[in-house]
Amino acid sequence: MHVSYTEEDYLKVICQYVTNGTKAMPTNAIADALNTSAAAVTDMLQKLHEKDLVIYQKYRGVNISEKGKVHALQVIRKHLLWEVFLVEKLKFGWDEVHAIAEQLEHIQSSSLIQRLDDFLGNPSYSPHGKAIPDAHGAYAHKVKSVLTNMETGSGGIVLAVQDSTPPFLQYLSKRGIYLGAKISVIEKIAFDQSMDISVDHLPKVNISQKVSDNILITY
Amino acid sequence: MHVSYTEEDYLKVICQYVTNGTKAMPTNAIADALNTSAAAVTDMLQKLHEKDLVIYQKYRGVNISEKGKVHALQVIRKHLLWEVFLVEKLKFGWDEVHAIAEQLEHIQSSSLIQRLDDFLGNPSYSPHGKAIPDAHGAYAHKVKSVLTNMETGSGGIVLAVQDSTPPFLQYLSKRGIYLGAKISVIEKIAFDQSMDISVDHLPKVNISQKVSDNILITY
DNA sequence: ATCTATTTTTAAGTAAGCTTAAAAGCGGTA
DNA sequence: TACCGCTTTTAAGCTTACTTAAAAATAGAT
Repeated sequence: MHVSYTEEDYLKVICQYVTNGTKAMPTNAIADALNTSAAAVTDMLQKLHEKDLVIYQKYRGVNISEKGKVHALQVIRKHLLWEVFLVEKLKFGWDEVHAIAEQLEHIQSSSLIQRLDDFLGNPSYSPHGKAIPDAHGAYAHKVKSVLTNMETGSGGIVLAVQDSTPPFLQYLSKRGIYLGAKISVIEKIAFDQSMDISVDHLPKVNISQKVSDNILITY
Repeated sequence: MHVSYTEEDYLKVICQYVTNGTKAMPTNAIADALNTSAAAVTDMLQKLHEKDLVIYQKYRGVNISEKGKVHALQVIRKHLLWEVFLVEKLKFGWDEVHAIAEQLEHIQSSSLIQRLDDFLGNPSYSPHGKAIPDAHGAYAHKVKSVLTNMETGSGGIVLAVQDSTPPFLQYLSKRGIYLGAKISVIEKIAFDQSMDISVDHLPKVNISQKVSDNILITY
């Protein structure tokens, strides 16, 4: 099935939005991200839903489907690999490459991207420090530790959760914790094993051991 | 003024056709080259003529304008530089790169193409042996010799003519000789200084010294 | 010089993706 | 629970580039 240049842009922003949290992406957020009108977004979401690339219900925002995620991650992979090429090989500044990579990410050729990946030494991170998904959409993230075991003052990125039931995810969301969030351990409270942490430099929150046991941190 | 991806494709095939000879390009030839209908071509030619990118008269075929040529040569330059990149750096076979370069040639960023050119060592020829125009649309061709002075059995490419009056150009055209044509010297006839040559492996033709004096050959 | 086959253009209609304006739905407040 | 403001969807219409079918122009043969 063919996915157009424009459809790829929609999939990319939706994928990035919904994997940083559990909420569906609102129509207006897409319109803002793509500099287009809400009406155009609604049209496109209906089309993408027909193609099973997103999960969309009227007035309920949109989520990426498994099929859409596979496609979006490949576009993101291409974008980031081209950024590495532009910075490492062509000596662009890291701040100049985004607009060019926006174009290059739509070039269609799986052998091209394979060879480019090898040419660049199979990098795991872009010049901006973003993790690059591999050819199967997986990230090379290594687990540093369970949040519970981290020391006061140390920090890291939320890689995954071990409990992915909706109540837990909703709890995390309420606390501002999402995949990719930056967490630092402010204080570990001995008497109940809870900890105070800060998320993205926001005011500190307290989480119980039951919660921290289920959060995996990476570098 | 913006030139779309599709318009660039039209300019490219028209430029390549009309610089290999003096004839205007017929509508059907474009339709064949771009796998589209003659009606679509007519539409587009009228639009490109409005933009002064081509010179078009109904039923008379089309020629590239100076403005169109400048643009087309940059697209061709980008195509050929990307081909060099794909073969030299990514180790593609020379026969695999055309389709990918067709996409890459439309990426818009002058600094990208400058840096790519430098990264590749400012090549003058593509992996297929085609000359690459420089940033100003000029070719790095060096004159090998005047056709008259070439030896029996040797060959080369028509680079330029020293007499560019219409009667001479029409004569060349009638003999199948055009810029870029491959010529080999079959026999030099001593008594009148004429020579038998073959053009693109077609049956030999005889040309007088007055003619061969005006044809410049390159490698 | 005319006729015919081919090429080219016009005309009408399609699809993707966009626009603006109006209608409809949603959620928070009273 | 009814209202109000904001978000979202529908509706109508635009542009680009395409299609097919029919009309017009050209070029070559008689």
